[in-house]
Amino acid sequence: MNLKELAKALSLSPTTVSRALNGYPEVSEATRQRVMAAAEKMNYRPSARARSLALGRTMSIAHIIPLSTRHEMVNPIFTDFIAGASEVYHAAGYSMVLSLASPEDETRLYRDLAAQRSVDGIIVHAPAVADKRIDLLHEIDMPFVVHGRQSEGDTRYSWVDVNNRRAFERATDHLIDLGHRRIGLINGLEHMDFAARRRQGYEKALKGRGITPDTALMASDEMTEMYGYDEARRMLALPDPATAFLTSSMISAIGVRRAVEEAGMKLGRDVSLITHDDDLSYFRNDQTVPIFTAVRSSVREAGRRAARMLTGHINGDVPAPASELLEVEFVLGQSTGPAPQMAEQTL
Amino acid sequence: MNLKELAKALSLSPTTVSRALNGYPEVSEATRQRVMAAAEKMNYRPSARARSLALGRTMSIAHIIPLSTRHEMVNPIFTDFIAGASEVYHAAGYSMVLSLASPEDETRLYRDLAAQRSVDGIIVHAPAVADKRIDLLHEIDMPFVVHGRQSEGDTRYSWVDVNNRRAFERATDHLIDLGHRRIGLINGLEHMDFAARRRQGYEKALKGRGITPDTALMASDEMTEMYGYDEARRMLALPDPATAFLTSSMISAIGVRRAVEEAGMKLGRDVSLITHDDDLSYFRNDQTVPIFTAVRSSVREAGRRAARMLTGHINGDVPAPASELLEVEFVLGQSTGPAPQMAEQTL
DNA sequence: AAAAATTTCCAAAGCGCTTTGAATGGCGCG
DNA sequence: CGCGCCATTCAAAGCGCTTTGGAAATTTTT
Repeated sequence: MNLKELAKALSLSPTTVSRALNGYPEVSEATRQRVMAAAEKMNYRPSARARSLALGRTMSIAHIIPLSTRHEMVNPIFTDFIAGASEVYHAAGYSMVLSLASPEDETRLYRDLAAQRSVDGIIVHAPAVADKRIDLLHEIDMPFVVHGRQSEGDTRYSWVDVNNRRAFERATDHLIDLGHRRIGLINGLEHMDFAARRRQGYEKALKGRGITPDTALMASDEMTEMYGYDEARRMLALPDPATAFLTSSMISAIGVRRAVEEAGMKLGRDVSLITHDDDLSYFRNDQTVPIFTAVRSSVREAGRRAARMLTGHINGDVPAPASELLEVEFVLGQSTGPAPQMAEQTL
Repeated sequence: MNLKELAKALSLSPTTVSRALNGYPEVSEATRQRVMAAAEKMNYRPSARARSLALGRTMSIAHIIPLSTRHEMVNPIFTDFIAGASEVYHAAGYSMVLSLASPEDETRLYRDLAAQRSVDGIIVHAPAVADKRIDLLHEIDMPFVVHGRQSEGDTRYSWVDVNNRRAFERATDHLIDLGHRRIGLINGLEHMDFAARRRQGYEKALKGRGITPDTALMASDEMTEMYGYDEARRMLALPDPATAFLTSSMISAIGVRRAVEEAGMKLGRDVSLITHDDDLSYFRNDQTVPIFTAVRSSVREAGRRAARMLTGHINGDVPAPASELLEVEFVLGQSTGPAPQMAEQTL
């Protein structure tokens, strides 16, 4: 069933039918009703391809999510981010096209999308500290919004980000307040901007309280459970061991907990832990007393906001370089407590 | 830059340029080279929309992932499934469009996709025991592959699935062999086909060894960490408590571990646990001695296979109702051990 | 009742590609 | 030298929609 057939069935011209369906005023209310009814009954939907060819817009948005180089991993936060974005697209009539790209063919992919004009806009995920994609996207003149920021280079682009530096500064401060001096940072890959900023916040807080950052207490890698476990084990076995940890994801935090318990200790009593919590649907950390003390920010909400910003750019409602900085919520849970106050020394 | 402009720049007709680019034989090798070079230099890519309008194929495939009704969750296994599928699409020149749909608007969404012809095929995720989408897809005559199966209704459709029943039967058998009699099943939502089959396997194994299934030892819900924790706690507090658990996901397994350790016991010594392991990239369970004893099947591989099957259907290489049943790998880890042999009674 | 102004509808062009059917040129052959 | 035969190239139609510029029908004005 296409426009022409529908028009014929109604003894009208395609022009009139098209206008009736798209709400133009040049068509009488009576025929509009007639057309709408027939379209509904005959289950007619305009062909998306033809429509977008005629209109010059595709009503679709690309999400390009980078595959982590080493292990071809894809971060589970994307599901929630995408779920949030999807709500907005759905409401606004957009559809979402997803590409996973390894760093090698990323550039090519962006150029293809631009040249083919197969999407109206792009959401950029997981920016590096200095991300070449941002310049590229400006060059190819495609509306885009970055989930995160870059610290170096161009600043004239749109982004939605969490205040990562502030979040980790607060978390570190809190641990210091509790008396901890040996605080391990189990961070994400630090060429990624979010991880670099978290590290900065961590170091700033330490220095602000007269503690010299110790490289033995800092780790940076893909945020898996095993990584959290391995690093926690290592830092607990140090001559001057860690008494507290900061992790960049709940998943690594779970690994830390495993290491702590395997060592016969208890989280919140013997060892403290604060994690960044993206509020993922399968990992809710929101019991009456949350499992982990955390700095929390909903990645799903970030998805919603990024999508709103981008659709706003596309239809001209939101002027081009916009930004939103989300502050984290500090959540006091069961995984923190006062540092084991010189326990050994008093013995 | 479009075809016409490129043709003009080359002093050729659009026809010839199109043929040169698409490898037709009616164009001399010399001009083909010339065209290709120019296209490359001028960064020309054919417009996907125009192309698909002319060809009647969109070169894109929809993944419709259901939002869990109650909590709007999206299962993290999708990231890995999609990563697998994406590899195949990428190689075959397809792109992937993603829709998250709540059960209410799912039917509408499928009909829209079909009527608009905006995709060439569909991957159906998370089928229910009797899934209305399968009949619907037959009705609208759209190539599709189901990730999973339905137990009731039509059987003439293509699917890729894990042998869930066999997997849980084996896992249960193993626990019984270790002397466990009180085995808790912490399952997914049992209106989902995969969960229903796992339960069947579990019950079959129990009955095969003369153990009557006890409803107090069975739970069915969204497979979150908290759910695993809550149910394990409950089952451990029973008058005749569970000594072993089966979980349908690593995430719930982590919750079980938390409950066990909080109760002052140790996994693999006091309480046993076997989990289904989808081999998610952020939750690798593959140390020299895996954390959890598990029945493992890579969901990423399932994604690859489903994608291959569907693209095969679309281009006619693979005849229509095809299927692949993947067997799980049994992985012996640290979370299982002999049942605490009548420990209390010998006291 | 004729002229003017609206309302309502339509034919045709165009979006950028592919593809059918026809035309052009170069070649060997008798 | 003129014929037919390939090898190349092209003009034009079509994919299904929107939209411009009119035309026809209806209503309002004088």
